[in-house]
Amino acid sequence: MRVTIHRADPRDPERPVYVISVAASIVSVHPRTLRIYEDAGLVCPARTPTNIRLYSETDIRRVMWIRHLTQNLGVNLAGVRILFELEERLGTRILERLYDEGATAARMILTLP
Amino acid sequence: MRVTIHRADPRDPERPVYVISVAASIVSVHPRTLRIYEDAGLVCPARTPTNIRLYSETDIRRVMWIRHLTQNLGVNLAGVRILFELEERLGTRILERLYDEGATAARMILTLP
DNA sequence: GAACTCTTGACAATGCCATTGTCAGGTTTC
DNA sequence: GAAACCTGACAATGGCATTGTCAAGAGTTC
Repeated sequence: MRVTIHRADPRDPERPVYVISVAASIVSVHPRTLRIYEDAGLVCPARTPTNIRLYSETDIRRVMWIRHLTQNLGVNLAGVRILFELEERLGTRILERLYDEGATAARMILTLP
Repeated sequence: MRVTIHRADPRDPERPVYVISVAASIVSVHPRTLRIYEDAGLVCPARTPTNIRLYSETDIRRVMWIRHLTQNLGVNLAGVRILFELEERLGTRILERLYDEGATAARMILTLP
């Protein structure tokens, strides 16, 4: 069996490391919610050969974006999907522009030096 | 009193012509809904000197976009707002890219030669 | 092997949102 | 003066987001 191996950099943000319960606690969300995001095609955590979800740092940040868009800006999951697709299609960091509007509270939380 | 006058081209798409009941019937929506869109800052119809809403062709198309996004793609008003702001900020026809995904029915309705 | 956590699938409660609809009191238009 | 507009309020409907739980099975750890 062929499995993607991340041997080089232990801090590779793409490296799948967090099991669902850990990922959920990191982003302060119910595990159920993470599964819903996955069913909606918004996050695609890796799986162990035995089918257990493993979230990478990138996955975590993606979930944080979903939380920001839904909780702070009031966008629903359909809207998040569109924004993600748009960002991918344009190849631009569209979402970062959203920080320039309104969400001061979220900015304090998410924008780190 | 100073009022914007559209004397030259009677078919200027920016020209405010439709009263709310007419605009509502054009886009098959309750007048109440149009007022809600306006309160949400999604459409800004002109007003007569006596405060009566007048929708232009551009306003109508904007409302059609809102309907497409909400009814066909399931985006809520907060999501529509973000998309509009993004489009304005990027100066690109972002929304047209959304046509390349899924919404065949809406394409038949909205895409005219 | 016992205890724990994960898997999927289902069901439910909660609260919020979008839309339509109506009513009241007042103004504009014809 | 009748009809359509204005604002503001209130309500009913259905749908979505989130949390939560339960069941039956599989993986992990000691």
